[in-house]
Amino acid sequence: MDRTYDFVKIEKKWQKIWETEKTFKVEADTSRPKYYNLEMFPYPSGNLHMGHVRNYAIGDVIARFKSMNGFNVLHPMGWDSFGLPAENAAIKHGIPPKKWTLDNIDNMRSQLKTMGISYDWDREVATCKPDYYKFTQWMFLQLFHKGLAYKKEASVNWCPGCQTVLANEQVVDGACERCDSIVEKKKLNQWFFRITDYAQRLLDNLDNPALMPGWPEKVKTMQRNWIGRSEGCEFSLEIADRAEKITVYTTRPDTVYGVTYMVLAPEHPLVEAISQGTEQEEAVKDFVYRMQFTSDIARTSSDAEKEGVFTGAYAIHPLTQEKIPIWIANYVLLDYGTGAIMAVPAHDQRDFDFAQKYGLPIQVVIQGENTPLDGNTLTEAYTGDGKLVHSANLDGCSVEEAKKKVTAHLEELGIGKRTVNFRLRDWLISRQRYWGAPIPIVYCEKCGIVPVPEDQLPVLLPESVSFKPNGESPLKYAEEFVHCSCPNCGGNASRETDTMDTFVCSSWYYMRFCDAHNDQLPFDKEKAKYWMPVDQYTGGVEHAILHLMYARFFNMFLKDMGLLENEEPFSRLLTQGMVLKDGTKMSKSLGNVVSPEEIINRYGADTARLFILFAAPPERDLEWSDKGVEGSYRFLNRIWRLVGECIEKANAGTIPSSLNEVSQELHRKTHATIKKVTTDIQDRFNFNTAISAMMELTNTLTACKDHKDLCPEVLYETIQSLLLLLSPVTPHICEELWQACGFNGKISEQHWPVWDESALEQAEIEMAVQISGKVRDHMMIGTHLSVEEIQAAVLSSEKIQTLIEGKAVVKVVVVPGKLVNVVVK
RNA sequence: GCGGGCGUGGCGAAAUUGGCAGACGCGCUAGAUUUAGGCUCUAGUGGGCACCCCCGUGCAGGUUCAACUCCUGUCGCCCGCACCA
Repeated sequence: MDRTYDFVKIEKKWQKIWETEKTFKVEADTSRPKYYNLEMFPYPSGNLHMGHVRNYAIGDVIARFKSMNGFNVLHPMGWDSFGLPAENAAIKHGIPPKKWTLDNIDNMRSQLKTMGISYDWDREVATCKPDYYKFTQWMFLQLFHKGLAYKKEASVNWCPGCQTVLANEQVVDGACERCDSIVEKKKLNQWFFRITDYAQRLLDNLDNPALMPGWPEKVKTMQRNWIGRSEGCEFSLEIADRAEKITVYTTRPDTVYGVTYMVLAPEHPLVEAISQGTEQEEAVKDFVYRMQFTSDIARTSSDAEKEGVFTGAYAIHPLTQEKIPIWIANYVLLDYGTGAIMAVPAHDQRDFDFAQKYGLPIQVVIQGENTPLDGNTLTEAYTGDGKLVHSANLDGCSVEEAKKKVTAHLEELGIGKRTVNFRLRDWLISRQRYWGAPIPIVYCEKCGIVPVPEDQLPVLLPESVSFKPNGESPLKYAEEFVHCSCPNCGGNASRETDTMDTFVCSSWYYMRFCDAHNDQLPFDKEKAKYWMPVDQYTGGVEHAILHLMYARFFNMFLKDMGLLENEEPFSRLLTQGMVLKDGTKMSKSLGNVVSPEEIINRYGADTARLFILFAAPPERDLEWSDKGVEGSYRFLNRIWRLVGECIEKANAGTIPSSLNEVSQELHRKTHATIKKVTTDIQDRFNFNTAISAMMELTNTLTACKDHKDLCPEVLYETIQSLLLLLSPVTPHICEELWQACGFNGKISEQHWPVWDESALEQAEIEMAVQISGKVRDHMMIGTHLSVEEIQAAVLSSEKIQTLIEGKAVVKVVVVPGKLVNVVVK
């Protein structure tokens, strides 16, 4: 065996062996339990960053651990390879998006391979390749046929930087999540997926422990908030001297007697009609016009000043028949609820602010327990519980009672009904971009919107296109792409030139891995039945809403189609923390980026993996430390030397039943370590404490390795166990040492070690002795002793006798194996 | 404003069911080896103190024989959502 740890040679050697022997290739095998372990696939930006290294190191430990524990592990990798950066490269540097993307994939694949991750590379997919996007288009068609993909004219988010529309989820603080341009509103005819049909199911499953047992509460909460379910009541009001009616939505029907005005969104279709001919007509027009040019952030941020204008029209209160003025205001949104509200300033802060500003009356209808409220002196809306007042026959009711009674009454009158509202909107999937999967739709002069027949898929992206410097999609100008014949009538037709949001592509890739080369179907039903759902999914929390909700929607839809049996795609989710340097996220602009390539070249992949897993638990942010990396490198060097020194003295064979003290201690420590590492990885994913336990075992081994009485069989057992335990974390060095020790086969194909509970038993154990809760002594106590015997042993000890002299023993608490507390007075 | 999370040495962290706070690592100190440096090895390392001992998990209380852990209040930081009626 080499004296020095030559990681370059070792890592290359084993990466080649794993590749040529296809060590990690798997097939569905119903006779074996499966484990589908997946890490979020990367966008091929060109280079691996530390976040990737962390993500894939975590995933690889889980995959290797499960594999050694007898599972048939599916661990695939692919590329989320459509998207705007490729197109920007084309505009800026004239490199075709396809070439740019595939080159990046090649580079990142080879970088990934230097990490030594246990992927089944035969299942690799890239979403930008026709054999993949053919089925992304197929998915679109299925949704279309079920009425879940539809086109509508809508006011949508337009990013002037990216020259495309965006989904609601891609707008962050009124700006494009990708390029930070301020998002504008545009009325466009766009394709949507009807994800709102699944809102209730997406919500309910979050609380079903059988479906999503291993999801962090944080992510589930974020999804709940995004779906935003609220229960309330919808009812209509007549407009004085007009035929039209206004429908409002409220979650507080109990406060209906407190309504003092109404508000419509400025874009509400009734605004123009009801203000026409009134003296307010001009003011309304001005306000509506101004709102058109007010950006969404300005309008919807909570610190925005509320403003509005009276329409000149009145509604009739359905219960009191009073006339109530109708206003329009910036704080009411057209696309939530009905775009119109009943305003109850006494019990809603927004209405209160507005009423104060415009001098509208405030009528209290809920009285809290203590101080009587008065609309004239109120300083903020009262939103608490209480009894109804000033509400006709409802007076004295509780809020809950009143909600039910009012809703029932409005239902009886035939003007209202109980309703549920969601904040979730349908998913806008059209993108006016080139580098994406074309939407498989044709517009025919005679037949209208015609889906491309399945047997004509894929609709290929044309490659010879020219990119416009203004960022407009070149697809619109690709004549040979746009012009086509109608699949229905054969007449003149043109293709849809929008492509799909890349989140569509990534919503089903985990299914494709089950059967990556199927050219007839996205995947074989039986294969998916075996592999799905993903047992463990690991990735960044930035996907908590977008990707993870879209993917859940796709999975449900495919289940409803009968292609899948699992209701949810991901049973367990691990959201790993960020990798920081100097307390902040690594970024080029800050110049604090540490390149994985450099670290791997300098210390090897095993060191990089070890450090990143040891430095922090996976969910937490990790502070990068160059010194810490060196520490990890030192540890591997130590293991290398230690195994080299010890293996000569070690001997295979049965461990004698009676062992001398030093051998007994090492034997016990070895089994305690197996137990600790196994439970830390299996139950908690706490790789950091698992690694620290292995370091402790290494320390123990170092201390006793040269002892003349050390039993060679115990030494053998320790070395073998240590290598097995360490192998998921640092696979290369462990393979090499395993082979150098002359052990059988490859370490990646061995069984995980099992601890022997009886080896953990000790004749006596050190217990802490407390006097009134303060530790005063430590005593070796036989583990076979009863509570009474322990108590007697402690009280008769000389030291304790001296310490409690002159005091009365009130009580003695014995926690076997841990401590004894003598309470004195 | 609402929701989720966090707060422990000089630093990254550990303490899994209420049971010895600081495992493991980094850094630091001293020593051994070495011509020297590096590597490696040994010992030490929360604060105060010569010692006994005292103090110590953001802060203030509480429950308990015993609290980083449970309860009440409070401060600070991070993340998500945010005029959603």
